[in-house]
Amino acid sequence: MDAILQALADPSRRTVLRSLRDGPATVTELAAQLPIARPGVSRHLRVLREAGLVEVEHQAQFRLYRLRPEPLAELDEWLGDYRALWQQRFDALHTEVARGKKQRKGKG
Amino acid sequence: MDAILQALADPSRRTVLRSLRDGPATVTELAAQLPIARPGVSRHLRVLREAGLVEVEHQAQFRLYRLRPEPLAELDEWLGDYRALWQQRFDALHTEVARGKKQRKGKG
DNA sequence: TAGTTACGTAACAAGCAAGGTACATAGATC
DNA sequence: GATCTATGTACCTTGCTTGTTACGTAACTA
Repeated sequence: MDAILQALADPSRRTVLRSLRDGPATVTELAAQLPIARPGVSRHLRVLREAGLVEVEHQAQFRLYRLRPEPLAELDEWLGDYRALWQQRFDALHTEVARGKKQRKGKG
Repeated sequence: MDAILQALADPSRRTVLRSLRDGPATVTELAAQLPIARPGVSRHLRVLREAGLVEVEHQAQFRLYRLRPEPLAELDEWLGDYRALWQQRFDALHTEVARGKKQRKGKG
């Protein structure tokens, strides 16, 4: 949980994640979309990998980085502990639907 | 969005938020639950306040800090762009529901 | 008014994070 | 084997973050 939020706290890393939503990409491709040099992107990708948010596939001398959404589900679960608090303020009916979802996940 | 994730990245601040789920609290009360001194907690609360995650009520010489869940709803929306990705892996039917919500919110 | 309580902020030290440059490594190509 | 491409890492610098202590301020109490 700590590693996930730590990884998401950096805007460059969030940009990387958003790019990877469109599909896997190499470091060079990702660096082209950021205002920082490749070594910096490599570093960001390491943080993302250690947080489990991306995975690497070795393709010849390339590294294909792919999004791994599972940790975000963990963050979603964490958020769930607070979700009722803001949903109370917006839409009571909506809250019922959300609680149905929560029960299926069996959050503790 | 940046301020929210920045605020949540620190474990001490997440502890503060969790404490505030049980109801409003003073700085001294919050500091008692953390391994850091009151001035540090004051600083953390400032970050949380600037991110909109807490609000203060002046009660005599006390400051009553209260949780403000709205920014977490914003984070939830951000997560929504990724939610379909992990739900695909869990439950295809569920994904349909999520996409319905996304369309209604019209996130770009 | 003097003293106490609760709190914020200023000033300072220590640590970490993020960026860049230089370099090492692995695979493809010739 | 030499060279080019793609990438990771080491090293250095810089700036923010976090924590502490010292101090200033506002409100209650006597």
